[in-house]
Amino acid sequence: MRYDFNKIEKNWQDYWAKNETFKASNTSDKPKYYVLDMFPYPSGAGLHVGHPLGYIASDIYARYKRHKGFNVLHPQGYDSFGLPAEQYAIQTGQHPAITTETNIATYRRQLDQIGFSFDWSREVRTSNPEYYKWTQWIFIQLFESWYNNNSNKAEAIDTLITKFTSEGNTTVNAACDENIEPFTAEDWNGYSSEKQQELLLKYRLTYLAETEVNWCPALGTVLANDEIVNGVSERGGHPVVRKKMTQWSMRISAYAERLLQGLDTIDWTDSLKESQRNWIGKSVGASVSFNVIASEAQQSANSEKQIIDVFTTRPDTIYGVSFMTLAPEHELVSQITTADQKADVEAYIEKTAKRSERDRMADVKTISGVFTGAYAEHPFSKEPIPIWIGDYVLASYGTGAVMAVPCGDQRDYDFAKYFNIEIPNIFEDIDISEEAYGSKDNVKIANSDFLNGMNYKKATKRAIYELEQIEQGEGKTNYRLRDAVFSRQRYWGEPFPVYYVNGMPQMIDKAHLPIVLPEVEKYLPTEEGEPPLGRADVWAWCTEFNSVVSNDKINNTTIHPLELNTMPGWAGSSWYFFRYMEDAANRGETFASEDALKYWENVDLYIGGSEHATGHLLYSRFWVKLLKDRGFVNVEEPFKKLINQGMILGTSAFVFKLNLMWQDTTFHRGSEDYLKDLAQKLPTILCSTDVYQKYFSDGLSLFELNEKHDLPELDTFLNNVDTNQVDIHKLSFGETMIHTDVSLINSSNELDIEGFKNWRKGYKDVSWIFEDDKTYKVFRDVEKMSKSKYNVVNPDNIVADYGADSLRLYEMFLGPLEQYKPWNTAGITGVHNFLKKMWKLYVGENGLNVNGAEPTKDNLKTLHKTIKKVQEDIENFSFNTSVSTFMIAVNELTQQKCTSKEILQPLLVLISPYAPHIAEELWERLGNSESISTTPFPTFDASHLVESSKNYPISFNGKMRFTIELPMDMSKDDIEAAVLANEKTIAQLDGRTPKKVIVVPGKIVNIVG
RNA sequence: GCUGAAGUGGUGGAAUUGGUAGACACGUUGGACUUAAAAUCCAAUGUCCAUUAGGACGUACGGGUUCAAGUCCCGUCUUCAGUACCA
Repeated sequence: MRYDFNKIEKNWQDYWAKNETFKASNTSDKPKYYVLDMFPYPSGAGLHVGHPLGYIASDIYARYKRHKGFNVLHPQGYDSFGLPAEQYAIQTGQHPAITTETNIATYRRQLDQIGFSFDWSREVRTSNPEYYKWTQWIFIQLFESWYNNNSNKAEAIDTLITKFTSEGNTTVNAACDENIEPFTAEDWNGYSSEKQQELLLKYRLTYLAETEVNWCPALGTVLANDEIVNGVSERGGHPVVRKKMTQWSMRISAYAERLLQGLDTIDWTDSLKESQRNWIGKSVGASVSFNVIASEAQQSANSEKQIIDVFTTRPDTIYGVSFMTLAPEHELVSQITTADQKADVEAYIEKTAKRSERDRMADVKTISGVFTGAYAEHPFSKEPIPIWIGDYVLASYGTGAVMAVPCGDQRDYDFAKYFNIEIPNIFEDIDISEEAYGSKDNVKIANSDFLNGMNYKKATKRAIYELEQIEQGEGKTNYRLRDAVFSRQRYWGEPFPVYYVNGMPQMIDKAHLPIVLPEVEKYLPTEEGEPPLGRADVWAWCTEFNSVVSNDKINNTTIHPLELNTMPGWAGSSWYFFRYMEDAANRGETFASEDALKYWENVDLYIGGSEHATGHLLYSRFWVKLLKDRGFVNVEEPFKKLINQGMILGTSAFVFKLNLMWQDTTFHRGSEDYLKDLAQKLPTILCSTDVYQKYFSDGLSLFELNEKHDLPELDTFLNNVDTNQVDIHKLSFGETMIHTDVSLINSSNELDIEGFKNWRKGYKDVSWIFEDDKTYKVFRDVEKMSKSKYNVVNPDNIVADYGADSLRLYEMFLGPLEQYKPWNTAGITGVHNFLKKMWKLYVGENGLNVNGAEPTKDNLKTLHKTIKKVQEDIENFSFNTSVSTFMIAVNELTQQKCTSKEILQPLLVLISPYAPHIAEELWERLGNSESISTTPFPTFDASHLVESSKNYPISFNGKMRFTIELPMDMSKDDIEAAVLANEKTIAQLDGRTPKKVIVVPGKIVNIVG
């Protein structure tokens, strides 16, 4: 009976589906365990072998936990809103919903054939109205919440209104817009409803405001900070500019501190936590107010006193301030600039405004700035301080202004040096003639009045105290984390449940959700520059009938326009893990029932790519905290443990195409143009890698190459070279590497020539230079898998040729889960042979090899060391080493000719998480009628591993020479005596007396001397 | 620049607390079976020297601690990832 993996795998996949083997229950006596993968965006290209890596790892863990007696939730779904489907729609007119549906079908087919233990009954799709109904609902919750800094949590907006009605806003300590005017209860009650709404918007956790956004003209939409990489859009790499627009924003900054603190409570990698910490960017220091010294003109005009607020992490260096720098965009710049400096300042502002974000980032070395002509007054010394503007100060961080302390900050130092500004030294015994002293350690403050002689810690405390005394500053913590822009000018996303009355946003009542995405003719922005939803004809809200109606009915009394933006990609993915908790049957009334949320709590193990470190993983945490504060869920963090799987890279294959190369000495006369022309005419010659590399290192010329090989085209070519112009013997060659489809390469890197000729029609009649054995060897290099590099490997082919179990084992066998590693299909024969060998251990020519034979000591030892190792490996997510362990176990048991059911049956349970199909098949053949999936994991018994003797390595000065078999229970002294008496030891010592003998019982003996 | 991860045969990688470096595979070479191929099985395979016995070297590089270092410490280099005039 041969191992017919295709048939076996199909059978068991059908069995699991039919019996709903992996359907999770929300009521169980078993402890719960929730294993989640980051759900995929269903792209048109389908899966390549890199995609399932994380899914296989999580599936192994989920299956292992079932064997360990847990009630496991292991769901899967699709993040199905997104740009590619929309762009396809723009090009073809195909509705994104149809494209998405087709792609999902492909994904599902591909996933199913790998044999995952997903509970598909709980599938979610973010683009389904019954799903995004709840995304809209959460948006409304955010709108109806404000963040109370006193209770340190979000509260219902009603509680804020109550406060305003009775106390005004002066006693409210909220995370809100800056510069909100103070008002009393009387004021509030006297305000118009519109004025009240306007004010409330400044407190809501999602708010509509004119903000400076990242506008991507090529994509026609705004982008969040995490969607921009190196100054260009993450998708497509298009330029991004700053632009003021009215947009929905999420007040994530309210949660900055809790997002930071929460990191200490979860089991994520340090690098990931560090990314989030950097993104949140907490810095502790002080805010300081500097009064601007009014010019004579201002004094006579009796204008208001101007104040520049700055944030500093070094209030202790306040006496080192010798100038101030404002961002060119700072609002005070135009007011304080003197008439003399006006022209220079305006020119500078114009110059910097023209530079894109990217240019500014690329060029951080150039120092530039302009003096405004104005001065500020030092809060303590009352000395005048010149005010400059410079683009090294960013408008978007802190207050957009800095107090420059050149002796303590390198950028201030460089600026001061460049513009010849004074650099006062306020550090005791520190030389600042070459560079600033940026460290806080090992230094005492000097020349600083009341701070003299203090260290950083003391001086900081005192400076803040003194600033507070004169009411010109206070201790302050600043965060880099900005509020997240939540509007996108796209079609294929969640519509907002929002309509506008006189320009003020109104929420549609929860009872009328979902607001379903309207139909449009085209998926482009309108001619007027409105988002695609501006093309919808039926996109107005009727407050009488609570329904979406035709736009012509808009009367601004009962029927109002709806929001035209849609939500960003991260909206639907910020809460999907809760949706899975509910049985599909009970998903009507809530996003997940209280019981389900209480039972499953949060995700125990989350596996996905590291590219979501600052986007999805931060936004999800934010939304979960909001939902917790408002009493909808019970957990503070969504993902207890998180693992990033590394990417699987492709092993690209290249053929070398020869091209012409020359040096100056190649010319006799004439011009280089002749050679360039000649280069065009060189016949196409493909040279095998090893041959090429040998020729290249030998420095062979083209002429010599022609002599070695019989290449008629090259011969003709060389005969036609004008030898008056060119020294033909000095004509050399180089190579152009041409990507070749990896499916044309065999395991020895040999190219399938006929296949290549058919694949690349342009290369049908080229000249070939082969190896001595008449093969063509390609050059290989590791790159990211991509269609354009022809190195994509489709799992469908692997499953057809070797089976899902082989694919699963091989993906794990490649290396540590978290590491980047290259795929090489050739290696799969290793694990495939292992499965065949394992099959043979159980099934012989004439039926089962397994019987009731009493297990031998060796059998038991092999089994139990395998149990121990595999269990440890799974718990450490070291899946690659367990695959080796299985190989060793099967090799040993084959060697031992083991037929004992007592050994071979538990072995199947160990392998079942990794290769579930073959495990189920053999399990059934051993006479079991139930699926192996919930069979208890075998228990490790250490007594089987106890050895009576040890093969001691004997080393001399740390170098192992030979081994001696000695009893385990031998004493240290006896071991020493036995080793020294051994003839090999005597021969090794050659008459010398050892200085010292180290004996580590059970480990090693080392003889020094 | 800063932060994090890493550097081991021809290749992917193993070595859990310092204790036999290179497990397990791929590839390569040789052999068996076969008319032949595939499949399967057996053997060898870190480098260098040596007919053998054996020896020297060897975990990016340079030092150090130790009876003993891939593993610990100090310094240097390289690669990858993230991030950046963050005041």
